[in-house]
Amino acid sequence: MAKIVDKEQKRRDIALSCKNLFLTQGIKDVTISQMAQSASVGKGTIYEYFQNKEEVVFEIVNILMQKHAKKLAQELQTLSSTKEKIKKFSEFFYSAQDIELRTFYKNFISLTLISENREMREFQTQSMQEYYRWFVEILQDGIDAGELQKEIMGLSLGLFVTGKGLFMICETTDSISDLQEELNTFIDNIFALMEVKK
Amino acid sequence: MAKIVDKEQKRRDIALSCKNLFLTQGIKDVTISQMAQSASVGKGTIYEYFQNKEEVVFEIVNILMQKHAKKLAQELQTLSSTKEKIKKFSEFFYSAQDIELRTFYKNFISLTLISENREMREFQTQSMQEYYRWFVEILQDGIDAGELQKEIMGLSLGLFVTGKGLFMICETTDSISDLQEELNTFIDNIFALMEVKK
Amino acid sequence: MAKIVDKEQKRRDIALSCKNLFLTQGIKDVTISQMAQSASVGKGTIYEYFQNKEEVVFEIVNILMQKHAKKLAQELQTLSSTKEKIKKFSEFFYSAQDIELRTFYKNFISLTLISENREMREFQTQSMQEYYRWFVEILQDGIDAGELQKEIMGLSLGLFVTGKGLFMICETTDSISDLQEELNTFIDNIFALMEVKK
Amino acid sequence: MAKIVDKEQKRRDIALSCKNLFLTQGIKDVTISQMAQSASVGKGTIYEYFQNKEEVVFEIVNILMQKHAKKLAQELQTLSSTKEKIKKFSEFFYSAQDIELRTFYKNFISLTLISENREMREFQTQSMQEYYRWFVEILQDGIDAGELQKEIMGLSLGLFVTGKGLFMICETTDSISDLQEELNTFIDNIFALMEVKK
DNA sequence: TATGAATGAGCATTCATTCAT
DNA sequence: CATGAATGAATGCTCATTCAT
Repeated sequence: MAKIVDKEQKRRDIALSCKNLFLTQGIKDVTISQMAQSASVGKGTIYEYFQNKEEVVFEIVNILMQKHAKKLAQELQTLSSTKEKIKKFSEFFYSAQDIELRTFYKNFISLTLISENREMREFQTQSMQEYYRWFVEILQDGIDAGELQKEIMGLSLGLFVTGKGLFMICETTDSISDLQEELNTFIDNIFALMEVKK
Repeated sequence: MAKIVDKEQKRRDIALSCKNLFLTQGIKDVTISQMAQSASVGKGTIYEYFQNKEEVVFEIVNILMQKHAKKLAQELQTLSSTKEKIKKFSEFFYSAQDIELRTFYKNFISLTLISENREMREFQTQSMQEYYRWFVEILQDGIDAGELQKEIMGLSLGLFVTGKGLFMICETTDSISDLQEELNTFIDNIFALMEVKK
Repeated sequence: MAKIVDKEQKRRDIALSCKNLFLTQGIKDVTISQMAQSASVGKGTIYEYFQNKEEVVFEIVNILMQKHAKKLAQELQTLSSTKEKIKKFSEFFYSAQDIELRTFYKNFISLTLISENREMREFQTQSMQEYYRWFVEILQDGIDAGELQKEIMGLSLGLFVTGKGLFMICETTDSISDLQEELNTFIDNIFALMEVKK
Repeated sequence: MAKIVDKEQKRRDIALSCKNLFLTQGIKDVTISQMAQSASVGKGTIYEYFQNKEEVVFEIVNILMQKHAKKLAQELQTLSSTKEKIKKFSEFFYSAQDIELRTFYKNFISLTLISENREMREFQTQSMQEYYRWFVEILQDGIDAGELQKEIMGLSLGLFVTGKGLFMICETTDSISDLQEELNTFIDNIFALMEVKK
């Protein structure tokens, strides 16, 4: 049992030690050799812990996502209004703190779009569903608290998706200059419609 | 005198003759040799008309996009209600007719996300802005016709982005089983809120 | 007859119009396409007048050599002392005026060393012999005029070769900082030995 | 643990196993594939030990030069007269034993003339200076021994360069039929002038 | 005579992966 | 368990040359 824990820990260590390499060189330009060097292990050792480069990237995304979810959960607890919670939720797409995760996330999306890798797709599915459940929960709490009209649930998926959509446009075009503002304005407008007038 | 050739036309011909190759084999697995064979020209000829493989994909996307825009314009003219127009607009993301274009589009997004290629980014920017202007115009017409409340303009970018967001989720996860239904339901719900009650 | 003259003239025109291209880009990096463009003719036309790139370089060297020989002959006439004539002779290897020729000459030597091209070798032979005859003539005149001891004729080939040898060392090493000074000092020292003391 | 290999030795082994290939085919016509085959290693292995083809040639020249210097040092020790030493020195340019080295040397000069490669130039510089110091030492010993007039030192660079110059002319023209005789005659003539008459 | 579109042989180079130690 | 030397398949791209017009 102890061995297994060690293996998983080493896996994480290797992955994280490659993180900056990926960020500086660009994922597709990093070679296994460089990764081995960066992790201070032999090339063969990389193959003991991972099938290929994709899996290392995958592991990093995994770790960063977990960190982010934990942090988000903490921050959400400090907020009371639903609107603020939703805004906090979408900070992922622009906050300076999440820039590393976002870079990997972007690359990960790019990979998932064209790769057949089942695991990657399953990870994306699971993680997306988890976040969506969370998002819906927040909205439901807002309804239960009498803050929002119950009709907002019919828009939940659309709203959830807006951040991702704007993010994609940011990353593939030069159309959006201030993603944060764009997202917040949209949320304000939606809430202006859906908030229960007291 | 040397042979006279319509360079633009030949460029298109070569690109289109590679289309099915890309669709069957997957873009990144197609070699220049295969492309040359498919277009019945020499490898060197490919390079007379394109700088590299990416550019051929680019040209195909271009052609298919133009076709799609033309077709969309025609179809929109036959529709009168704003809701129907918006739904038609989002058919791009699921209609069986656009499946080829969608496949290239997906690959193109994947490339744009990780490549530094300026042209690709500029193309995406221009094309996205064009479509967005079009989308806003439809909404504005709806307002002018007294169909929609003018407040919908504050949501325009968010709405525009919903189709793309859902599409991305479809293409990277197994969460959405029926994109068409999901999109139409969302549009119905939004319109239920924003339509002018008569 | 007129036609032939035209052909030779056009050959020269094409070659000279490529001169700067070669000097800026480096001979081995210039393509036939660029040469054709630079000469404002079609690629096929280059092949009407030359067998290959080497021949164009060859033609340029030829033209520049002829110019140089003509200029040298004129300048030698203005000089009276044998030592000055010999010094003038070796100016080829360092004078700022001959820098273009020297660049081509250097490339030409590089080509000749590894190519089997008979014509190039013959040209080098002929041109070298011509200059050597000239060099010997100057020395002989010096002897006849009572300036030099007749024993200098036994050193003629060695002396003739010194400029070329120093030039080669300049072009392949960082050992010689001032070729001009080095050459002149050597000539002075030799003449100090071989001049007839009056 | 992984296989332990003497990298320096293997580098030499690979280089030398390509020597005959280069001599028979001509350096620029040898492909990496052929070199790999000749060394009984994979193509990739060549690149583990060398950056490119040039570097292999470089290594061979290096090895042959070292051998030659060692042999020359031994042979010089057996000679007593300065003239004989100088003649031995210049045997490099014509002796049948050095034909391999000379072929590589010629190609190496050709490469150095047109390449920007710093290392090659530095190697040429260092090696040329080493030989020149040696040459000067021999002359100085001759002076010290009362064999030569001290004025010969003013001609040292010119004399040193004569062999190289004649060699270049041999290799680029058909003017010199017997390099050995030409060189020896020149040396005899110079010594006739510079020897101390007893 | 002039052209330039078409060609495709030819090659260096990379790098993920293996496996003997 | 760990390693890193060895590998060779795999591919994009160049450019001199040709030849139909």
